[in-house]
Amino acid sequence: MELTDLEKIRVEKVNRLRERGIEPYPTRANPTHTMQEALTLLEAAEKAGETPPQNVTLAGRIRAMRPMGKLTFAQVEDGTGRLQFFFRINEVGEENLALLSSEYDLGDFIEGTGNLMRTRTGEPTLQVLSFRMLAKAISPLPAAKDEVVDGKVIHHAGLTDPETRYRQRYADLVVNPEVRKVFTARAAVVKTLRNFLDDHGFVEVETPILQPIYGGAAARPFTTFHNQLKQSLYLRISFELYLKRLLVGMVDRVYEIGRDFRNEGVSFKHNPEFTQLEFYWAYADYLKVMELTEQMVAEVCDKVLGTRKVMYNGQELDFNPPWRRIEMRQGLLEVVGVDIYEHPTAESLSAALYKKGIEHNPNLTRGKMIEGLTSDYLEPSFIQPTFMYDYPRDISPLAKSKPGDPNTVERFEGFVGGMELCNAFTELNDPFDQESRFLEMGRAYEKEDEERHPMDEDYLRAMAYGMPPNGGFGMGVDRLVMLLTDNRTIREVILFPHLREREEE
RNA sequence: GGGUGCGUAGCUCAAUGGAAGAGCAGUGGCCUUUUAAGCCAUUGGUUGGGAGUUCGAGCCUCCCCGCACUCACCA
Repeated sequence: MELTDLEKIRVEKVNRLRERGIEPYPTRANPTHTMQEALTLLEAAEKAGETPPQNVTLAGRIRAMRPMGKLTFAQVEDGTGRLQFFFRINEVGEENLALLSSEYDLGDFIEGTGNLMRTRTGEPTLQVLSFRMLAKAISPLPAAKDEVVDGKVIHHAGLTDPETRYRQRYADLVVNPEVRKVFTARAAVVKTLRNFLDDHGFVEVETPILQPIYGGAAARPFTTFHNQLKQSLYLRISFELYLKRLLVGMVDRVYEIGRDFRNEGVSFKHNPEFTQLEFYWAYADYLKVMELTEQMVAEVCDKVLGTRKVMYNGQELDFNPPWRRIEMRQGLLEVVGVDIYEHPTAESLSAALYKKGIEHNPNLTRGKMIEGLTSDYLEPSFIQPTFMYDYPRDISPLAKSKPGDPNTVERFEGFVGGMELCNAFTELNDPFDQESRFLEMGRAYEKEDEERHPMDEDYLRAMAYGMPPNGGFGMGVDRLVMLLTDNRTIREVILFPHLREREEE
């Protein structure tokens, strides 16, 4: 470990403590209360007109120190909050006060025993009778104070450089308390999703992350290798094909919350690994799934934020059901002026687009072309929660066709803040239709294109046993957390986002 | 992968091609109720790395590394 000058000074303090027989990293801490508990006790005692709690022991990290000669104030913080410690020469003695000033630094963990009180200014305070080091911090926390320039106060956050914040998330969490709030909100989101689905009779399962055949989405996978079995394996790109096997096995309502891995570009809304929620619901269809989605997201808003009106990127989002619903065909007709149903082939659609002067890649399939149109002309305008429904068949190989319309499938995607949040369909359960969809996909992609949907024979075998009609759903949990915490980049809601490896000296 | 921008002390930021600075943190003092405490003094730099142009480079040129934004890609 390479030490800076500031760190060398702190190592010296460790050595001096040990020379005095004081262990700077004792094995145990013995707090009697958390900071929050202590504050609550103090307030309760005051309300009841009783003496505040005496002889309590509190532990935490020193975040501020104000030495004033024969007394010192410190702000000490644990995960529940901060409380002021008050060291006075009268109680702790001259020697200990000198020890505090010479060997204790910002960032150190300290334990203090004493009496709860309030100072003259009303600050809740532990009047310390005795204290000890719990853990010496060697590296100074990246905390900065504010600067006064030409009479103006310039506020500096403790740590703002995004690279350092993500690479040293531990330091970010210490000095930027709002970051901790994002991740407690994230935990509440996941918990609420679980509770909601549990309450609706869904069973949570865990399916393979290492898969011999990847599928369920169009994405390039990460590849790995099992040494003893001498077998190539892929990190899953979705849970879909395994969860639907469970419908065959009579698990009628099933869900999984876990990590997907996609070997693709990173962006403000893409991380190579991300948290996905998928559920499958026997005897339901995409309309029922739409309704359940609205209820589920509203419940998350209620439980996590206490409101369904959420500020995101300067705009108020209203998550009250029902969401806006737009048929893809109608949406494109209004904005692009082309009725996709009148153009059942890529050639015909391309010609119509040229006629309208709409830029597009004519070499794509019909579905891919339409997809390009929706992402360019429709999605960015879906700020309020919006379902777009009824998608082209050739980009939806696992979705069931609309009755009487083989070119269109019963599928919807939910958009919020101009960003895709979820994707769902009435699931295809006809094994022969499914087989031909896999074959179609195989033809649509080049052999070496890893997005090519590989044929999954076992999935077809499962379906051949009979799969109940069902509706399925997938949602990017990270994106939901972005929306609810007003973050415009996915890195802010992932504790340790992927960054390029950096050469260490 | 392409384009644009950024990288200076532990943190946040200054510095016409001409002596590398400030605030906070740190260190040494003063200070018995502070609240971003205050006052006095003071340490700290391979200006991301390398090469070049120049009498002289933090600043200009080239290469490399990393990050940000953006485009492409992306069920």
